[in-house]
Amino acid sequence: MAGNTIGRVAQRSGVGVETVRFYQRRGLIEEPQAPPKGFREYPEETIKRIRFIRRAKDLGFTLEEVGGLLELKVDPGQNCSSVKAFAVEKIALIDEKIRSLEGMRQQLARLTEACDNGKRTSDCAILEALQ
Amino acid sequence: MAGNTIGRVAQRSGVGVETVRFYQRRGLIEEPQAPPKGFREYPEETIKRIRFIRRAKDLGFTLEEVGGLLELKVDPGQNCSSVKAFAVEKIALIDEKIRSLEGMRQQLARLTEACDNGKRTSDCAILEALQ
DNA sequence: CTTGACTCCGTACTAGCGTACGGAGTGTAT
DNA sequence: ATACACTCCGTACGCTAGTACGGAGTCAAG
Repeated sequence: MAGNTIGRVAQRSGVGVETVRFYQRRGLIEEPQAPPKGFREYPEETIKRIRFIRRAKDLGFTLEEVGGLLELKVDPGQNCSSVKAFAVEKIALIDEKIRSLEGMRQQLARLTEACDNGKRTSDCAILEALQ
Repeated sequence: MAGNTIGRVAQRSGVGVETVRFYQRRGLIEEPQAPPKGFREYPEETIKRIRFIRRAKDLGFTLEEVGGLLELKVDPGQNCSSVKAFAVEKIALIDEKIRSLEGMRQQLARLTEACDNGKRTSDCAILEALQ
């Protein structure tokens, strides 16, 4: 097997075989038509595409959003501004998540400060605050 | 029906009926034994407990962790330090999430800066960076 | 020519947190 | 007494991003 079988594709792009299949089912990568007998062979393109998916995912894009990105990429009529808009929106979402986490953090921090280790749980400031 | 039926409990604690049942199944609240005929009645305690669960959940605890908190609360042999330890650990987790989000944010911000709206997607800095 | 590794394919399962459905029984207001 | 709302109960489904399984076919090496 000279070419890229699914296993090789998986290995070279740093994911599992099942993940490659999964991306196919999701329509994120194309599945080469099955030969009448034998194993599928994947073009180099597929490996690049999977790497792209991974990187975008690491930046916080969902697979669905990655699908959108991928389409923009292919469509020659589009220009960069759609991509940028996508990213800007994502930044706003991330900011929101961060704010929410910071809120939690602050509350928890205040509670632990109020918490005197010696007390019994019946007097625990944390539990009382939740009450 | 003078007492708290499941619907009233749900309403008063700000969740859906199905959620109350779900918490029962998860063992987070006790289910009053079913009368031979008719509807269950819930003690006030249950409503407090659900509110506790909600608040803890809003602070980022999973339901499983809430279960732990609830047990600590009941166990008279425990003291406040177990609860505090729980909270401290949670804070560390939250910090980690925040850091990771900030990393993403920074990368995306840099990409959008590099992105010139006029360019075609074939030259898009964002897409290239993912490539 | 046999062995072992890999592929094919569909389906089911994971975590976390609920939500929805359907048919039968029950409570209450008019 | 009848309509309508509510409860009971089990089971199935929703999301996201995969992971696991199992039997049959195929490929490459010794």
